[in-house]
Amino acid sequence: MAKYDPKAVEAKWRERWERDGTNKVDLDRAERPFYNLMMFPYPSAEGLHVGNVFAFVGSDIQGRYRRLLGYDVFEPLGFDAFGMHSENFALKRGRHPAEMVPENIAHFREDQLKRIGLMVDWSRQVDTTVPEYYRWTQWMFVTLMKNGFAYRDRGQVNWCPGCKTVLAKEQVIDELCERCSSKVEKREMEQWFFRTTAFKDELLDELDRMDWSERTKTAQRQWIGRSSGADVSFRIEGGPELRVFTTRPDTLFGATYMVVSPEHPVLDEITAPGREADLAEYRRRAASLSESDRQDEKREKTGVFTGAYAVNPVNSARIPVWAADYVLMGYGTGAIMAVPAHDSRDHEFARKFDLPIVQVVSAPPGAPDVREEAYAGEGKLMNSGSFDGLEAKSEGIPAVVEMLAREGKAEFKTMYRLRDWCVSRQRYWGPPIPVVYCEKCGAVPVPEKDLPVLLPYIEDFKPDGSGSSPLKRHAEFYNTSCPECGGPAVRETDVSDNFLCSAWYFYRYPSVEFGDRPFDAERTKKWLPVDLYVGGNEHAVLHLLYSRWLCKALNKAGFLDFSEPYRRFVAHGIIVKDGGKMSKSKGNIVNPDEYVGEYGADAFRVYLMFMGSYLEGGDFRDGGVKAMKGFLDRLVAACSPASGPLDPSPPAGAETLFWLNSTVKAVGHDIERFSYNTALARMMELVNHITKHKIRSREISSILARLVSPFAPHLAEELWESLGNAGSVFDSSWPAYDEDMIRRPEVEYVVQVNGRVRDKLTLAIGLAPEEIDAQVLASPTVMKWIEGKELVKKIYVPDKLINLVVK
RNA sequence: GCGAGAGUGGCGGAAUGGCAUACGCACUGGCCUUAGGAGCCAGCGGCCGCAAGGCUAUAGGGGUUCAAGUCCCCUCUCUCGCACCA
Repeated sequence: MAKYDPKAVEAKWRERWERDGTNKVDLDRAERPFYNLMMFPYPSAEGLHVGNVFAFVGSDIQGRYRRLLGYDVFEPLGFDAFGMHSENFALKRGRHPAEMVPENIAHFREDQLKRIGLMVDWSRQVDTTVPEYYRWTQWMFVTLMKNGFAYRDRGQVNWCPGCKTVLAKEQVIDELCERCSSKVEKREMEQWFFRTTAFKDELLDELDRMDWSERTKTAQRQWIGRSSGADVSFRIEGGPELRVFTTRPDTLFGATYMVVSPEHPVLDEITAPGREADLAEYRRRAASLSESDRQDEKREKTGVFTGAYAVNPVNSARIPVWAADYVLMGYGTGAIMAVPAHDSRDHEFARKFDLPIVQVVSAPPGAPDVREEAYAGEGKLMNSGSFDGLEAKSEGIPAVVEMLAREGKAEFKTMYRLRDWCVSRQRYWGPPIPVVYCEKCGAVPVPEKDLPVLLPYIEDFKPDGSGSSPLKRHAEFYNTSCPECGGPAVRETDVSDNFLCSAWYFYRYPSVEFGDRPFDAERTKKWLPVDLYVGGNEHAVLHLLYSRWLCKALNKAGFLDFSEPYRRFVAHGIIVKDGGKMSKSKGNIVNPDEYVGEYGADAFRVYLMFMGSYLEGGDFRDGGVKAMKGFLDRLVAACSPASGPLDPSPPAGAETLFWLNSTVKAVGHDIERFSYNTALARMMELVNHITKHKIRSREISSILARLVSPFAPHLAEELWESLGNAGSVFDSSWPAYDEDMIRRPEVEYVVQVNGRVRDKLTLAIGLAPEEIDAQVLASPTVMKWIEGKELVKKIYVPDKLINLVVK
């Protein structure tokens, strides 16, 4: 090929791919299906972010590589365009999201995504905001409802008094409203919930067997937050039983007081006469505190004595009951037994209010006194009656619980942090929740034949402060008739959480043409679960957990025959600029279009993959893209017939064959482990080698075109064509390598004396130790170091190294 | 606080327990050029040395090993996740 002009080359191949349908795969005839999924973007008005490009290119490389290996690769992409982002941005611009979103999508796809050369079949694009899509999002809701996975309950929402609206959790930053910086309050409202807790154990246990990064798994484990312990009942003098959850029932003898959450209803029953005013005051103050204030660890503990006493079931000790906001109503039973000697929070509280601290687990010598600091480690029980001497956790826990269980005062219990998923959003820009409320029939799901419930185009989509969706103001939407009894009814006016749209989108891609079902059974059987899912770890919990959960629910309901949606998930890293996060305020946002325009998409792709680790993230430097353009220029110059005739016979030199074969091996291996930077470094070495030795080889050129094709697809196509090949390079195959060529007849032995490199000898491979010795001992350099010393030991590493140990 | 990951030249970063610093950037010198924000060649961790060579160096300290950036223990620093979760 002639002088490499990325602009012309890339435009040419963009058109060619589109014309020939190069990126399409026959979904029904594919014999070796490989579903290569990347997390679909939210099409922001700001345009594609360099982080998106980084993520997509890394995924695209896998898709293209797999295709060259002979797989039928399906690589779709779409747009996640419902939600707060779009709605708020439209509000800010004084425009309507229904107008802005299609514009943004068109810009993303036509001007940006198509330019970076992804192997995407755009005929299968998904857009979550079109009725053809959200009809099935609503179908998911209805299906979940019919199968007992959805229910209605009161729940807390974030309320912004400034904007007079409900905010999503993501819009609340440090307890302040993202838009007006007012302090966000909690409000109780009727909400729809999905029973994510129905599969809490499956969601947790299956993680152990999953091919995900440890980082991602840990995030999910923490979110589900399973902990095992016991429920213990304490009797309150003259009052009811008070149940607590504890992970350390072995420390019961050290429980010197109890604490209940200020929201706990039992307070109304147990507060002693004369204490009511203090309690009421404390509870009012606690209610007014924001969650972050309340959970601020640096904040001093507060609390108030209820005047009530409880009886410790193990030793009948009379212990006071306090109310304090360090105990949360939302976890466990909302009440705890406090063991200040062995829990740092209880310890802090006990010190502040001068409550007794009783040590019941022996600490190792040298540990601080429990009056100074709580001891949470291992040890033997003490001050615990007949349990003294037992190993606290391993022996004490079962012994204490079993004793109390016989009296019906305790049972083993497992606690979770995971909560059911609140899916109601009192906003406009989302799929209306497909439910009708009838006085006679209650909450009725909209029949499938009536889906979708269309989101009406309304001008006043701004939230008004009523706490309801703007849709509630529209009688023509709001008023309807009951699908069951035909009587007057009203529609649910909330829309569903954006995460519902994205929890199932990958089922839709292979089935987009089916207008009468969310996903086709045959297609799903063939293409799912997803073979490889690549995306950001910021979705480690919410999106990935919700989509796993939905898969299990659909499986239980009989719609899927598998229960995990992704065979493999790989989290890519985050790009920073000059060592820091990119942000508008720092003004260090990288605009991909500028680089693509100046150096070409291929150079930009190659730079993003070269600048650092794909899995850990990298540091974007301005000069880098240009340097990669230089590499591509050198590659073209070394490989192209236009820069001089290529030798048609295979390269002859053993050294060149070694480089060629070891590069092919290493590049494939590196792509498989997502080590793109080293794969590129290997290719650079090969290019350097053939440039330096002025090797002009058709075979090497053809191999290099294929090696670089996942990274620089346009350039690879051009090079491939210029070498006289018909058709796309992606319809060829990944080059093979010959292991024999990687084995050289002679290798450089490292000779160490006492572990330090003293000489290097070129020796034939496969030499016996005696033969090596003869050569090594003949070296004057080596002799200098062992002369006059006693040779104690010789270590041989075949074809690599010999270490002489001398004294 | 708990959990996960990381710390290597001026910079981005390489190294299945076996030659630390691959590859690239920046820099320095040279060639070519009317010119260079182009191209090519060479050098490039630190210290000593004309050189040959030697010593030293992977956050700090200890250990295992013939051999440690890599494995183990302690300390420090940074990033991410969870966080008054009993």
